[in-house]
Amino acid sequence: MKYLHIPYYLRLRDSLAKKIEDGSLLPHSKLPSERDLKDAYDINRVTVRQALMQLESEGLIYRLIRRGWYVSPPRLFYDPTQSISFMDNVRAQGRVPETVILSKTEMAASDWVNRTMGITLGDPVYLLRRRRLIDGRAVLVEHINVNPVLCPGLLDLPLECSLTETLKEQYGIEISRTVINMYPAPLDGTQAEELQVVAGAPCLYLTRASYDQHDNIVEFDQEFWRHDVLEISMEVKNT
Amino acid sequence: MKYLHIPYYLRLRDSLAKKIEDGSLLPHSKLPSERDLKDAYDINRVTVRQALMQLESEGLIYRLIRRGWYVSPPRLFYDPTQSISFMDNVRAQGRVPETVILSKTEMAASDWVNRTMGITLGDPVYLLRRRRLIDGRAVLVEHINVNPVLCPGLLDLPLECSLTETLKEQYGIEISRTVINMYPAPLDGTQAEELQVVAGAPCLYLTRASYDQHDNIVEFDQEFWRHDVLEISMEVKNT
DNA sequence: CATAAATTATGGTCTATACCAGATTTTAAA
DNA sequence: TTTAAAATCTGGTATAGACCATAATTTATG
Repeated sequence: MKYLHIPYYLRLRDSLAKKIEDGSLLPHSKLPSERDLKDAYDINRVTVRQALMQLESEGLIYRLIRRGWYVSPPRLFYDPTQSISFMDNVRAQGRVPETVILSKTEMAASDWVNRTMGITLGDPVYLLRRRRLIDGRAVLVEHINVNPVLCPGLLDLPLECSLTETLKEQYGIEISRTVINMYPAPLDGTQAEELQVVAGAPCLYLTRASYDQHDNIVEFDQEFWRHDVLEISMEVKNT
Repeated sequence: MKYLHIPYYLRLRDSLAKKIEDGSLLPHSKLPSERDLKDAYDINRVTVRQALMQLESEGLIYRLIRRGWYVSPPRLFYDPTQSISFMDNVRAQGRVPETVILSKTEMAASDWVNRTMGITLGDPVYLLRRRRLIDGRAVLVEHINVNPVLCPGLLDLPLECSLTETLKEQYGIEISRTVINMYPAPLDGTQAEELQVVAGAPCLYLTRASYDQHDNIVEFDQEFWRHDVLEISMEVKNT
């Protein structure tokens, strides 16, 4: 029978996780400061940080830079096989969505855009960057590349809402299929700042290529989700 | 113009990431020891560990407990909307799969099994636990719960292969639909050990409920994937 | 030569401390 | 009372070092 020593940092992790689980620490509530935890548990602050970072990596808590640690809200269900918009999906789950336009520009297609969307190198491409919030908390930064040939003047339209709807109503474009890829990746400086997290923080990186009824690639999205936000959920029928 | 100081740990991260990217550090190759890196870069070992853990969280490297740090292989594409088996999927991507049966038992249905699969509390349920490896590296631990009423004697059959195939060939069971959920979670002691990672290490936790042609729930899988293994990929057609 | 014991290597955990940069609160001045 | 300045708080980064437990290598013994 092996002697089972539980590291202090995992004990603190467990202790805090229990409070979160039993509801004594509610979503978005602030945790005691690192120094307070250090005193309360009589362990070193580095050990406290280890526990906090463990909980963070599990998605149970999140940090605001130099402003404390907070309990994460429940994950948002997201079904990639359904075409519900961010706004509608969030609302359907009793949460409050919000969208902030970070920038909208017409740029010259880079090598990457060329390879990804087939737009001729140097030709114009629209880049829309948005931040999405749930209950006031930034959870997603989107980089949306759109082919202007298929929807000229798009950037002059209101862009806080569902782009899919806009493409349909204003341009008669129906998205017939999408190709989605996702994996965990780090946030670089810019997106990290826009999500108010530390550079290098983990995100769920999701790309979505959207094709119209003629199988033209209309839109290529890069989505940088905070890693603690989503629970992917889907039903697959075998035919 | 703000002065941009890059933390030492991120500099080391970047330096190592570059070597991985440009191919001078190949998949599964061993990195220099922490103490060697400390000396080579003239920084503290804790700072080295911070860099290594950053790379680990990004999925670029993995650790073997007390045996060093290694470069991660490329991610495996996994399409949850297709019903290809682990073995076939891995092979199709030029990798070598392997399966190890950890245990197979007939147990009494717990509260959780009752809620999840509708099996009466205390009634028998098969639990099959397997470890899956890619190129000799453990990447997944599966807990597969199966309803014995629908496939009596299953545990006496060879279980290294695709369970879906076995259910079909031996019992005439066709999986008509599956419900899949996935989110990042920590590995607890047992699964961590079975994957040879530290307790609390992040995994992609995936559940799959499989229903037969009569909409009976036949099987409920819990899958604990190392977090650095998969790239989820899918094509969705809008009908 | 094979096996066992001893030594070294390696990552894992923990303490102590210091300094930094930005956020927040308190205090002082207008 | 409001605004600005100073002090404090908070997480972020880094050093130094110690000890631990297990894995790997080397040495000693039969």
